[in-house]
Amino acid sequence: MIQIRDFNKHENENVTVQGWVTNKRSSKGLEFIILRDGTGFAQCVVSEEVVATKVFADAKLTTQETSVKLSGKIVKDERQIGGYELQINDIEIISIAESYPISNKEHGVEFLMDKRHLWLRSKRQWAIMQIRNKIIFSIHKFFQQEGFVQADAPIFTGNAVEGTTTLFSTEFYGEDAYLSQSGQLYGEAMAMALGKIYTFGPTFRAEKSKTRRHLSEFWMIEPEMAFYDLDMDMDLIEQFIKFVTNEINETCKAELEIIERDTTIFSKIVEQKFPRLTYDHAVKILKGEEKVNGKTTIETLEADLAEVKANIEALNKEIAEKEVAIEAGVSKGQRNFMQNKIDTLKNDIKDLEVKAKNIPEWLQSAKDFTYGTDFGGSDETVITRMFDVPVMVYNWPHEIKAFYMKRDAGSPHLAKGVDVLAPEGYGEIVGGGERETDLNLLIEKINEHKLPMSAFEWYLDLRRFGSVPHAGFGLGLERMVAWICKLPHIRETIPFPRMYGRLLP
RNA sequence: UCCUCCUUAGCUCAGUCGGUUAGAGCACCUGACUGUUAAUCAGGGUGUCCUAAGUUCAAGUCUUAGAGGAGGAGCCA
Repeated sequence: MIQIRDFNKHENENVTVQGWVTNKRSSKGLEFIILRDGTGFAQCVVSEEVVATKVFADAKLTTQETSVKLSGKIVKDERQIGGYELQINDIEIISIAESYPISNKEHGVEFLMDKRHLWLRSKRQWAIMQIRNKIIFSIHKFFQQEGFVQADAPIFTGNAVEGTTTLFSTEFYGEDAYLSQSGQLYGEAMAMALGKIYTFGPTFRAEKSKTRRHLSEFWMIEPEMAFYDLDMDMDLIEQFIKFVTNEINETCKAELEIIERDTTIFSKIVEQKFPRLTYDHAVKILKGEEKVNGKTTIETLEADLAEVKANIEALNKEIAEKEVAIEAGVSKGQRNFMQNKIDTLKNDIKDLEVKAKNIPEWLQSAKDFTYGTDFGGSDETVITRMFDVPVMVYNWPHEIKAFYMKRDAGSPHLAKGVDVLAPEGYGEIVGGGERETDLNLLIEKINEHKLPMSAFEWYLDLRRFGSVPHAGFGLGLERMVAWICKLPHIRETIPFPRMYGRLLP
């Protein structure tokens, strides 16, 4: 028994594979079965001339998602996705599938989410899960190579890190408890014991967010390093993102091709230095007061808008031409094809029109930006639009950052935090910074944030007993997957997403 | 919590100014074709128009309320 992944090692050999029929095409005397086995997809051909009558009849019986065991010879064929196909001489049906709900055609989001347990079988979802796995693996690889120890934070916690409103509350042997929204504080404790650590675990946020960027349950990686300052932290983040991007680019070529990811950006990320902007600097760029590569945000976005409008016009023209052609009379097949194409173009226009409507709003919001506040989603899009690679924004007004962020000794109104904004409109994928070491400042901050001091006594101990400079960051795994795969929505980055209104399947 | 949009066949959607019997593609079935890549071609029928109330001679279409969904704001990774 071999796997589709290993077809290239068995050219011209007779082998047996088992899997599921994911699609089937037929022609006189020929059946083309596209088989999937979890490791890949391969075309398997049954020829009536070659096989026993029973074998050909069985091949005809198979339906989409029928499980089968196939025997035959592996033959090189450049036209196939993996480069090989199986010429079948025997078939054993394991279980005939009843009418399968997910066809090879278009489906809506709600339908597919309700069928998520089956949707995962489709090629695109398979590729995304393979990439997710490789991302997880390369994250571990990077930190382990760099001498980090994986050390996990608890999931049940007795206190909120940054206020209680966003947590899922539960009960722990009669006491009020919450599901962890971050392992940050525990990470600091573990770094004081082990030097350099990283946590890798689930995180829970109870915000009723319904957006393409939010999950209620997601996986977060939080490294924490003793004797690190903000600059060292930023160096590490950049090195880390470059490493993971490069690993995926090199080891997931087939998967990236299936999801049609434009990979030219990956080499730029590996080669170019990530811009590091202070918050003040980022605000100037955002408001169009400073040029990047000779252009302001205003000029760039106005050019984008003109391009979008030109695209809409071009698509409308294409639709009109096709409609004229249909009026004039064409064969039924051509008419269907054109009608389908028109529908696709109309959807494209809808997307572009949303964009055309958004751009002026983004510009206005950028111009009106108030210094001292946090960037909104559109502000992040505008800033990252100016660069090809992730952008690091550091030295934030301390009021908008968490209580544990270190104040800048030179400019006390600033906190030494850093946000990494991914390009292509994906926004914040990493948030981190250097941690406050001054015991009195921390106490002051905990009071300011109205957090219960008793719950933080253990945390303050870290400053009482051999306090050292330290820093770390948090990476949202699903946001990383979404960006690497350039997915329109975070719900496709995790096998069974949990979000507001979605608890099943 | 707030704003905008959506709900019509198994799926994706169209349905004009409120007007006759509710439309298409796909899926499915039958047939044709010896190499298909979402194969193609011919034929075959499918409806609680989300629910309730209202306006009207007449409601898929208009009004109100409700349910479900999508996108966004806030918040964040």
